[in-house]
Amino acid sequence: MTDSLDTTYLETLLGYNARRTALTIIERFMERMAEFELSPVDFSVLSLIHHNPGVTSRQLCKALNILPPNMVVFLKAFEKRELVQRKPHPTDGRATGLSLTPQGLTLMQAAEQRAMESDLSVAKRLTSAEQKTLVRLLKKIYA
Amino acid sequence: MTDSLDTTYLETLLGYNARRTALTIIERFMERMAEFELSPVDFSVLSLIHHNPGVTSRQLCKALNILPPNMVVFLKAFEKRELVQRKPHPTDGRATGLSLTPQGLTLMQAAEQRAMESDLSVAKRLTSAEQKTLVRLLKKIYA
DNA sequence: TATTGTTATACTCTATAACTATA
DNA sequence: TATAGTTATAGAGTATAACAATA
Repeated sequence: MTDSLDTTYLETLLGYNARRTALTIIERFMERMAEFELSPVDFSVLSLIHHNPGVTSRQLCKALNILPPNMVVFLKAFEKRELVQRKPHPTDGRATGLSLTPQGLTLMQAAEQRAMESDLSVAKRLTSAEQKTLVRLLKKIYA
Repeated sequence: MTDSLDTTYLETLLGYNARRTALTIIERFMERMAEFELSPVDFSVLSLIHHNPGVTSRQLCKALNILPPNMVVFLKAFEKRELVQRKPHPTDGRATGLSLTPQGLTLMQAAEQRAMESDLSVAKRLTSAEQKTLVRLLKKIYA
């Protein structure tokens, strides 16, 4: 039985190529990030907290397209791991400001370094110029 | 409360950009394909059957990175909708050859046309040359 | 009246174990 | 023994409804 299928039509579609690429990159990312026990979404949330200390849960939801009830679960897990701490919001009594704990900061500094290495590894068949072009074209679609 | 977060770090990452792009494209695809009641995965499976009549379930699984137990569910639904038919495999008694029914063929001809329109719509801010470049660079990563 | 954060829950997608029949 | 297809089920990920506290 031959295993080679004709996939030429699917390969002309932007969505097919974008999804396969995203899945490939995410797979590599998860392998390299396993040591830190961070999923891609975990990493995104913690990275935004890292670079936006005092951010609220609702802001994270909007930026990452995550629904509030699901964000609660992530934040609870981060608190339990002592990566994130909550402080009362200075002006809004309903909200809480989120920031990394010292352990969280240490972890994220290492994780962000690892994320960049993962990018380099996955895109090593692209020249530096091609990588820049790729990111520019991707942003033109979703941003 | 300001809603604008600093996402500059995340936006340097290939995985973040690829995932956001894939989600954007898939969202548009689902809107435009709703009339046919086809999810992106439904479409991929049916399109491969369309262009590879006689293909087996296992071949589809390998080509699309879908696990066999999950493929069973898809194929059952397609049979119930009378889009796909099974025939005994000519040489392997364990396998079954899959092909589109006449209704399935009619549906997929329209759906593939619609998929190309969805691509044009989602990538309309890219020149034709940029689209080709984008697909070429994406393939370099996952293929 | 609207918004933040939360609980409980449902639904979809994906993954694992184990079976049958054929090779 | 290995593979194709299948069943049942478990686990993520994502979705909706409804609530208390605050704006």
